[in-house]
Amino acid sequence: MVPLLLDLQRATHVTLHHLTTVLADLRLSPSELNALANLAVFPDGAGTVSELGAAAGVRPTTLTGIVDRLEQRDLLTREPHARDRRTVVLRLTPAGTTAATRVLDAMTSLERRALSSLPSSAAADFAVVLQALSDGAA
Amino acid sequence: MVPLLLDLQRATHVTLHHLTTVLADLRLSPSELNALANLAVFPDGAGTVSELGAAAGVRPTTLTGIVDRLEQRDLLTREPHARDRRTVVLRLTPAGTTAATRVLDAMTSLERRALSSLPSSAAADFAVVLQALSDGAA
DNA sequence: TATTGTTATACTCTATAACTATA
DNA sequence: TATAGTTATAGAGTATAACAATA
Repeated sequence: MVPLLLDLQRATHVTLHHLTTVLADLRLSPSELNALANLAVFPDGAGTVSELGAAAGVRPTTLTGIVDRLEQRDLLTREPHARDRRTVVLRLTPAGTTAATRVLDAMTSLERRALSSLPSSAAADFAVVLQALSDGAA
Repeated sequence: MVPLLLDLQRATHVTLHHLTTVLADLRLSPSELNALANLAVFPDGAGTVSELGAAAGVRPTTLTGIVDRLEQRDLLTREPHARDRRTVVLRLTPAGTTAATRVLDAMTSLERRALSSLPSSAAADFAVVLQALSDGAA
């Protein structure tokens, strides 16, 4: 019996490789794609480093380098937070929004293709199990 | 609407971090845990580099370093293949089998906990979607 | 000619611990 | 004292291209 977590890890590797191939012209690493896409689903395409870390499952120390590169390429900006000066707000630039939209489109395109032959409830059920696994590991 | 792939990536990060924490005394990286566990579910705890790469969703070039370390720590051996001398057979040692068993146990333990409040069909349905996503990305 | 696995190189990801600034 | 984020360091993961051995 193969643990689900091994299937989970394989699926993550394979789908990330697919995305970087499809979006090769963006010249973004898997983690950079992930950060852009996560930021894009935040209200106004903006959120704090902590929030992005929680969404991506990545520690702030890892995000610093990723954010550095995205900032250098003008895909996002670092802004001061209105009420807490310790906090950094990351915000997609127009160019970042354009890139992130392509990432999200590539993701949903792959998902639609994969789910096309499955019951319409599959996606929601799948998300529930993912959440349960994340919660169980917390 | 958040793409499933973002949830997938977060769940992978979070569960891998959980496993490395729970199994900290093994002193194994996430990819080493993954390789050991995948090898453990092969017949006789043995398979070729290509087979392990296919199971883990990792390229042979990446496996070389991982296998090097596991071999140095006597958790697996590299053997010649009986009929194809280009091929390398990886085989868990007794110590590797012991470690891999702990990895598999930690994985199934987390899965049971996560799935305990969900319908009994959830695990199988989940695996089907993971497979569909992997196939769709191939 | 094609395939299996390794090597070389360069870059990215990650954990840990220490640090700054702010709360 | 605690928290948000960064820096420093060292090790691990990854892609690409080139390579040796074998098929």
